[in-house]
Amino acid sequence: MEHLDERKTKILKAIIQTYLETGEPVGSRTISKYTDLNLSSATIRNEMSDLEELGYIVQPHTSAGRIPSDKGYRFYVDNLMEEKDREVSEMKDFVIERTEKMEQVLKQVVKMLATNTNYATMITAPQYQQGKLKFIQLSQVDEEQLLAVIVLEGNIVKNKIIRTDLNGLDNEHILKLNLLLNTSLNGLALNQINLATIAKLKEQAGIHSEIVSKVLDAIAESVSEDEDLEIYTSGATNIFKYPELADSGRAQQLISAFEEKQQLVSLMNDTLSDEENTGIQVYIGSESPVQTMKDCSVVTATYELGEGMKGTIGIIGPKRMDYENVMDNLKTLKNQLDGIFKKPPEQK
Amino acid sequence: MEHLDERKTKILKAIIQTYLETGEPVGSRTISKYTDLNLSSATIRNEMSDLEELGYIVQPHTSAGRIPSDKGYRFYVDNLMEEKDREVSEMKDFVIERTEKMEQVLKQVVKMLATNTNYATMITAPQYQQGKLKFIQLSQVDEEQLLAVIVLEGNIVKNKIIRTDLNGLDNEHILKLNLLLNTSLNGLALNQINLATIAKLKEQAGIHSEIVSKVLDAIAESVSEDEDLEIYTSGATNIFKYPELADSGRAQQLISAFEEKQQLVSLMNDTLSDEENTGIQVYIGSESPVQTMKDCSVVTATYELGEGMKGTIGIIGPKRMDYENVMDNLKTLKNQLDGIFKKPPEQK
DNA sequence: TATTAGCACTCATCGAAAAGGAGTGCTAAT
DNA sequence: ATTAGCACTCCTTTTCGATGAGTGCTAATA
Repeated sequence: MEHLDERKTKILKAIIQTYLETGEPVGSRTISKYTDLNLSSATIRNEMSDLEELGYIVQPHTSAGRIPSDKGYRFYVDNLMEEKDREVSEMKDFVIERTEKMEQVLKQVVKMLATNTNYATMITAPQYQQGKLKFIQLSQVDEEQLLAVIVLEGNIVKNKIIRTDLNGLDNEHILKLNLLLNTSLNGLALNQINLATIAKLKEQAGIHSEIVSKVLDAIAESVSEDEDLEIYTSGATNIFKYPELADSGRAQQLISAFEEKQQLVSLMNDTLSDEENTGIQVYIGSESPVQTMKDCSVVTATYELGEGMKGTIGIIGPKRMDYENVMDNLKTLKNQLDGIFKKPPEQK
Repeated sequence: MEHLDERKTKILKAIIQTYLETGEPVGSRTISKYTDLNLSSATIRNEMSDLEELGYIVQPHTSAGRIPSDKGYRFYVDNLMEEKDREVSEMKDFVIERTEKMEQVLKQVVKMLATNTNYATMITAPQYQQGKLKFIQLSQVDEEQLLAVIVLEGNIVKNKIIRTDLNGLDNEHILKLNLLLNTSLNGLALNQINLATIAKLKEQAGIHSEIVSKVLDAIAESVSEDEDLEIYTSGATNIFKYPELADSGRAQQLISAFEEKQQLVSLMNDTLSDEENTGIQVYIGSESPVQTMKDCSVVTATYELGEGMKGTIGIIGPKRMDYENVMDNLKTLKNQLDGIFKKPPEQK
């Protein structure tokens, strides 16, 4: 990448910042007054011409001001953005009420984030695959149905009805089975349950090995079944606030994407696999892995609920989004989430 | 209400039907050709003038055709609409996959309905208050937490973590508690659990009455907590298909309403309380209890999952929606839902 | 008396033309 | 190297007339 001299950098920064605020092409005269460079608009014009040639800014049409290109935004995010040393107090709105249902927490979080940022937000439930089993319980619900309750680390509770022939299975047997399941599986992560474990388990179960098998299936299923869909969104209608996204064609596509959620999932998965140092990623315009978001920017962060149970938070807004604020919010939130499920919440 | 002579009725019907199809104001000449009345456009014009005076149709502006007023639509829905004797086979798309998780079924249902009708749809989970308890189970998850699992009729499973001091509560006690809870409460509807029951229960629990109390709280809470929010929607973006709703102001409001869901809840509650003979209600325009829907029509139906557990299905579309098709769909769906959870689904 | 042909009138919509204005690029002067 | 000056571009807004669908009314007709 070409090196920009100091003056060009300053001008570029001024252009982008102004554009972030106004959303309108910014002209040379504006910059001439805005910066402390004390240069005439003519000089700025020359520099802008250069910057355009270098690909950092674009002219929507001949006689308009300039707007940042994706490359320009990228440069801004990577090099120009000021790390705001925000007061922690600024995050006061993030008072997450302590609830034991994770689902509730996630819903609250996206909602807050959407309110705070004025963008569309989403969050995925953590991947359970690496979550450790804490407790399993089978119980007989009626003549032909068993209920399997599975509790993972972080008090994530899943349950599944198992239909099976219960002949010859009395309470005592069930108690034994429960004991067996718990002693064998507790503390294991879901993806640690391998064939060896299963075989051993079945052996010990003796005549009830069939049921054990069904239970294991149930565990696998209940945990994976809607993994793809467990994504919560909020503030989708915020996109109407940004004219460049609000024209009905684009808006419709975006809102649809939010409703369907399928695309969001792939977006999120991308983030999870592609992790980086800070854990915060910024996709600007065409950088986004999802076609629908070509005109937006997407900022994502992963959070971790104990060992290996990772989820993703995402924010979708116009390319001229307030990256600083957004990344700041995400950072704080990430920390809060990392903590929230870990420590037992006695101290209320 | 004034009585319309046959000719006026025919003309009104023709106007409405044409408008339902085209969505554009319909003029006298169109009707003159459309109907088998063999009247000139001039005559139609006179009749239309009368119909307007009676309030059944409206002129968007002086030199335009007529469109139905809310009163007109109402008359159409009440008196003019033809009961299509639909083939059952037409409902082939409503193949609801048998799943034991109610949530999944509801999601599938709204989605299908949205696809089938091309309108925005919603469905509420049934009211649990009248659902009968089928099974309760307490289990100790770790040193200081109990897990209460509650199964209602129809295999609706709820659970709740209870934090409490577990000193002096060993496995045996828990077993006893479970037995006690089940014998006392099973078969009762949630709103049948009254003070007497509770008092008796506590007495029997002896020193553990405090825990019983917490359990009961947990039941109440887990059942009511998100009752208000358990509403599933689909096809919100369908509203973009109807120009009269798609202009960004209205669209935004509607989409927001769908995202927030709060308004939908009140809409649904309205239906539940206000029930009628057929169980299908039509709100046309300003008839809607929700301000946001003033420009739409809302059709709702209640379904019942066993005794007293009622939920609501709703469809939201433009006032010129295909009422026949919609009501037909709802009727079929209602029946299917009424049946689906009742019979044990062994026969797969 | 009910229907219809004829006609003037209204008004939304569309397109072309004109005005306005923001901003550029270039040239020549500093 | 910087800047003042100016012609030029092109988007946006406004204006204006043409178009056409549709009405309401009147007078003629069956």
